[in-house]
Amino acid sequence: MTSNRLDHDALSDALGAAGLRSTPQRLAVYDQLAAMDGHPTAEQVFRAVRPRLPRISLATVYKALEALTAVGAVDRLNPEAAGGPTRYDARGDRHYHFRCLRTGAIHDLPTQYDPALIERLDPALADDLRSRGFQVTGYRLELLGYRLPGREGGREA
Amino acid sequence: MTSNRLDHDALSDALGAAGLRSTPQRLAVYDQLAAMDGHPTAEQVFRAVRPRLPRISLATVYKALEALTAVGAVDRLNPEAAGGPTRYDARGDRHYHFRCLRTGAIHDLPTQYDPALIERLDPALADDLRSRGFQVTGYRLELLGYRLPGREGGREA
DNA sequence: ATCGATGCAAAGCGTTTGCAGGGGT
DNA sequence: ACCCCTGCAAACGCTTTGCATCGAT
Repeated sequence: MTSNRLDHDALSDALGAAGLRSTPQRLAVYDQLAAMDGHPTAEQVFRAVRPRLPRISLATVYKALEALTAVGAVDRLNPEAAGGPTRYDARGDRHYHFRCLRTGAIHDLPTQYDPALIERLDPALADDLRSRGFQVTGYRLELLGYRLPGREGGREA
Repeated sequence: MTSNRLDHDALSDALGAAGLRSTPQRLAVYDQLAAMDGHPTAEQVFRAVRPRLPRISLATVYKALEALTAVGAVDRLNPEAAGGPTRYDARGDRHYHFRCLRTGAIHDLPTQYDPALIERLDPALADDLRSRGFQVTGYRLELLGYRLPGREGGREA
């Protein structure tokens, strides 16, 4: 799940192209997120980078995650419950998620993102959307259900 | 978008079956939500029901929405941005959503929910999930993009 | 009489913001 | 010299919770 991980040069370029600066904090936050299993919260990333950057603040982590999200290096996963913390994903490749309705854990699914999904799914819908002025740039697919107990060995969110 | 709207008897039954009580507040919140265009926030539902139930509190609206969600009469839509308010959907039929990345508005898409979507999309994935102990009970598909300006006539969220 | 639901107020939590100081270009 | 970024603290917005009261069984 950490394939396509960006190196510092690529990340700096991406930030620069968006008018944002490459800083040690942003690089560290990205590295940390990419190195962590599952989909940590901002707080978890904060605690994990602290050993390396003892003076970093939680606000900076939030701002870094925002910048990284803005340049597409990081993906933001909606909280499953209102009030729950947002989870972040250092996405190399796009993929689907499975959300366990019992534990809230989010699992990556080894699936390719399909740019033509809407066409395949419902060609009439795709036409209808175009004619109604909707320009579709992507989608989010999340499978919901339950992971059977006794096999929690996977990477939890 | 208000097809399959539940009547009070059906709703009372559903609540009762879950060990929850049918109350005027819950019925009113449901009716109000089902009558509103788009996907209002808890606050918007609160303001809309107030004329009918002047003494209702925002907390009760939240609790009612939670109860209605628990019995499947209402669907909760994740906030697009962290910190943004959750939006609610009195779902009769399941459908997809289109989320405008510029305005955050959520539009209903006139599409049938396809219980066999995963099979159609990727049979190998479906097998893989089963073998790994994931029991899929549903999914959430959200199209992302931009609605071209000048045609905001639809029901906004 | 019991037990969940209501309504009010207050707390809680994740996130954002204001602002002074700092550092790279 | 400029401007963005950092870090701290305080503020913010949405949601939940504590608790006394209410109402239906």
